[in-house]
Amino acid sequence: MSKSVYDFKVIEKKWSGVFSSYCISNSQIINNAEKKYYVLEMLPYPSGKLHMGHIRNYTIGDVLARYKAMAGFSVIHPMGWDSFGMPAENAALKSGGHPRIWTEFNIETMKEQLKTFGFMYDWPREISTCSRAYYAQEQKLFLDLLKRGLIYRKKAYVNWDPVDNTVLANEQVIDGRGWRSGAIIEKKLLEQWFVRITDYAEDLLSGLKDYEGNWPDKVLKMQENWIGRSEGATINFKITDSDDVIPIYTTRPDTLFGASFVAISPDHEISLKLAKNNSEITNFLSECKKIATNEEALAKAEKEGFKTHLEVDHFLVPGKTLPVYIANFVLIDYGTGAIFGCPAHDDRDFAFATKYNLPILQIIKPTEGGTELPYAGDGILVNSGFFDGLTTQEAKAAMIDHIEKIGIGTRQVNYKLRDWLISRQRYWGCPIPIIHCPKCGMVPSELTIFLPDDIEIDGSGNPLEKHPTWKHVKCLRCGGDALRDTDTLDTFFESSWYYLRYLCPDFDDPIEKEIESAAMPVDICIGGIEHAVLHLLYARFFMLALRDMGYVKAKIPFVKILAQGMVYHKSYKNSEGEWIQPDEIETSPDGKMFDKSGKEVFEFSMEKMSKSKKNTINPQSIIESYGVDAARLFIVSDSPPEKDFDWNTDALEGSWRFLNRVWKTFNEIFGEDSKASGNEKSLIKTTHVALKKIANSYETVSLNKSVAFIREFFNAIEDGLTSESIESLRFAFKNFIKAISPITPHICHEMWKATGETPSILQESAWPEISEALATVNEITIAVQVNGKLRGTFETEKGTDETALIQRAREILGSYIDESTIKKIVAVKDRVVNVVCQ
RNA sequence: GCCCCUGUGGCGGAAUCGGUAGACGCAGCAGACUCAAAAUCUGCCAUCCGUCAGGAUGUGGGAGUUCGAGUCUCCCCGGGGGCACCA
Repeated sequence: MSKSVYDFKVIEKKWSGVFSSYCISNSQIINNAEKKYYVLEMLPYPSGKLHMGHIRNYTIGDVLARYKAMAGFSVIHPMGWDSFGMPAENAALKSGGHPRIWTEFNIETMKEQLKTFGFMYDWPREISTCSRAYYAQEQKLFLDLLKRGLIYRKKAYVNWDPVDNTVLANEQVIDGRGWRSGAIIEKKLLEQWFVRITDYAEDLLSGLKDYEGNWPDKVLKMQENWIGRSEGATINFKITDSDDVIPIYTTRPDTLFGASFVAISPDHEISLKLAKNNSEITNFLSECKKIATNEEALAKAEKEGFKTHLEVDHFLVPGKTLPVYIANFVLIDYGTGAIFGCPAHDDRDFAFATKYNLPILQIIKPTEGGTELPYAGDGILVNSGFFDGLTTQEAKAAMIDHIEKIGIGTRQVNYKLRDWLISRQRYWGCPIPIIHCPKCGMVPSELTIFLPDDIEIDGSGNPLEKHPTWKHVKCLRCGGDALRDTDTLDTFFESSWYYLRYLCPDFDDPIEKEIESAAMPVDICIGGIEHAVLHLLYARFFMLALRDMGYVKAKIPFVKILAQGMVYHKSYKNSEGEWIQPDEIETSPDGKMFDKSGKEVFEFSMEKMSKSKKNTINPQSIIESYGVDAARLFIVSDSPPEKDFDWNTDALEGSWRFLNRVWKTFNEIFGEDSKASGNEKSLIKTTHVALKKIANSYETVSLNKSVAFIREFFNAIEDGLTSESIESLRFAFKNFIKAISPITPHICHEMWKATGETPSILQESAWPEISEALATVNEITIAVQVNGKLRGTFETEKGTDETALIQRAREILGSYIDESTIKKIVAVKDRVVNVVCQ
C-alpha cells in the first residue's frame, strides 16, 4: 500500500515511461474508423528547450487525447519537429557547427522533456521535417504539383529580406517587415518559384463555411479578408489618338461619370516605357521607389503624381478625355496596376484631385445626410446621363451590362490573395528538385536530391549557390552541362502536409491512402493564433490540391482549431528602463527593490513570457519543485484554453496542495487505517452528477470548468469522509481518479494501481458509464420573486406543477405581500415563481 | 480609416433556453493546533447600512423589450486584435 506522503518525484518517474510507449496502430484505426479521434498539436520548431507556451499547448492536447481515449476513441496523437529553417543556420553561423547537428541535439533534448511531462504521444509516428525521409517525399509532391501546373516560376516584384538574405511570401511580411528578422522589406524584381494558390481562391473562400462554429470566427474573418474577393469590371480605356488601351479594374463602375483622371503604377509597363526617353519620369519613378521602401511612412505618404502627355477617351462622354498620371499610390500587383479616379466619391482620389487641381464632379447624392465630399457611401446617381436616378447598386449592374454591350470591358472578380512564393535562398531547407539546362530548360531532377553536408556557412549569401560542386550536374535529358536549382523550399511547405505524414511515416509514397481516408481530417488542431493566415491557409490549400490530385479523400485538414492563448508573467524594469530578471532582484527592508548594480527596480507589467523581457519561467524548475501533475493541473485550471493567462506561482502551489489532499484522502479511504464508518450513500448520486458535468466540459474543451467541477466533486468526497459508507466512498473516489486522470495522469495511475483495479492503463474505454437517472438532480431549488426581485427560495421535487409552486410561494411570502395588490403570478416549472404586484 | 473580439468581486474566472449573479480557485481576514513559526484544519470573504434579523445597490455607461436582462435590441465609453494606398 502506498506511502502516506505524496512523493511526486518517484511516482512521476515510474509512470512517464509507461505513457511514452503508448501508440495505437494503423490497423486499429482503420478497423475502428468511425470512432477515431485525431488530436494534433502544431509541431514545434526545435529551438533548444521547451518554453511555457509549448507546455500549455501540449498539456491541452494531452488532456484531450487522454479523455477521448477513455471515452472509447482510437486516438491518434502524434508529435514531430518543424526542423528546417533559419535559426539552425544562424546558430551554425554563430558557433561554427552544422545546422543538422544543432537541430538533432535540440530534438533529443526536447523529446526527453516532452516525455518527462507525461505527454502520451505516438512516438512511432514521430517525424522530423529536416530528415531525408521526410523531404524525399516532399520532393515527390513538389514535382507532382509542378506537373499539374500548381507550381511555376516567374519574374515578379518580390519581398526581399536584407537581413535573412532571402525572399519571403506576402504572408510573412508583417507591417512591412520580415516576420523573423524584423528587417524592412525591399521590393526586388526576381525570378522565383510560386505556388498557384490563387487558382483556389474561390474554393478557399467558399470553403470557409465548412469551418463555421469550429474554427475561431477571428481566423475565418482574417482568411476572408486575406483572400479579399471583390466584384467589379475591367474596362479598356482607349488612349486618345492611339490604338492602345489601358485596362483598368474597378469595383465602382457606378462612379464612371465622375471620373476626372487616370493613374497608373510607377511599375506599370507604360510608365517604364515612358521613362526610357524622359529623365524627368525616370527621376519620378526612382523617387517612388524610395518612398515605397520607407516603412510605415508608406501609409501616410503624400499622394504624388506625374502628369504624362497621355490622355484617354472617356467612353461615356463623347469628346471628353482624361489626363493620365503616374501616381505613387497605385499598386502594380493588384487589379491591372491602373485606376480611374473619381474625386467626389473616394478619399484618395479627392486628395489627389485637390492637389493637382482636377475637376471634382459629384455624381452620387446620398440618400440621407450631408452633402460633404468626398462621399464614398451609397446613394442615387445624378449628373450621369442615362443612369440618373438609379441607386448605386443598380448603377453598378447597369454600367457593367453597358460596358459589356459596347465591348470595351468585362465583368470581373478580383482577389487580394497572391500566389505563394516558396523559394528561399537558404541552405537549411528542402532542395528544389529541378535542373536548369541551357538547352532543355527546366528538367525535373533525379530523386532524392539531398542537401550536401560539406557546406560553409559564413552569412554571405546562399551556401548551396557557393558550394563548389553540388550544383554542377549533367542534364538528365540531353546530358549536357547544367545547374541545379540552389533554392530551398519555404518551411511552411513542410508544415502544410506533416499531419498527413504522421499517419504513414515510413511509407514509400508521401501519403498512404488507406490510413488517410480512415484518420483524416484532424479532429482538433491546437496551436497559436499567429498562424491564422499563414499555416492554416496553406494547409487548407494543400488539402484541396492534394484531393484534386488524388492523394487524399478528405477535403479539409482540421475540423476544429483551438487557438490557445499566450502565457503572461510579471516583468520588471530598473530605473534605466532595462528588463530585470526576478531572481536578480533584492528587496530592502522598506520594501523597495534593487537590481545587482543597485538601481531601483519596479514592477512593470504583465507581458508575454519571453527571453527578451526576462520574465520566463523554466518548466524544468517548476516540475522539480511541484511535480508534473501539479504543473499540468495548474496550467488548465483557471483560464479557458483559448484565452491568455497569467502565470501565478501561488496558484500553482494551490494545485500542488490539492494533489496532497487527494493523496491523503486516498489513503484514508483505501488505506488499512481507513476511518470511514458512516453508512450514508449519497455520494453515489453525487458521483453521477459530477461525472456528467465533467464529461461535458471535456467535450467542449472547457478545461478550466473541468477542473472546477472535479474540485467540487472532490470537496464532496472529503465532506463525506465521516458520514458515508466505505463502499460509497470507494466508488466515488475511484470515479474521481478517472475523472481527473487526463489532467494528472501520474498520481492517478499510482492510485489506480493501488486500488487493485485492472486494466492498469486508464485510457482504454475507461470513462465511467453515467446513469442518466442518477445524474439527474431531482430535488431542485425554486426562486421566489416579487416584481423580479428575489424574496426567498424553496426546495421541491423536479417537475412539480405550477399550481403547487404558486401555493408554496404564497406560504413563503406570507404576510410579506398584500394580497390585494397582486396583479398576476408568473410560475415557470423547475425555475421560478414571480409575484407581480402593483 | 475599415473589420472583428471583449468589458462580471482585490485577481483568474463560473452562470444550457432570458429565471437564485459571483460556481471553482488565488489573494486576504479570523480562529484551532503549536512555546513559536511553517504546514494542516475550520470559518468569513461583491459594495453600502445594520449587533443580528434584514434591507438597499450591483455584471463599463445610458435607453429599450420583458412578469423577469450579465444574457436580447439600440446608442455611447473603455480595452485588445487584425487589415491597411486593394481602386
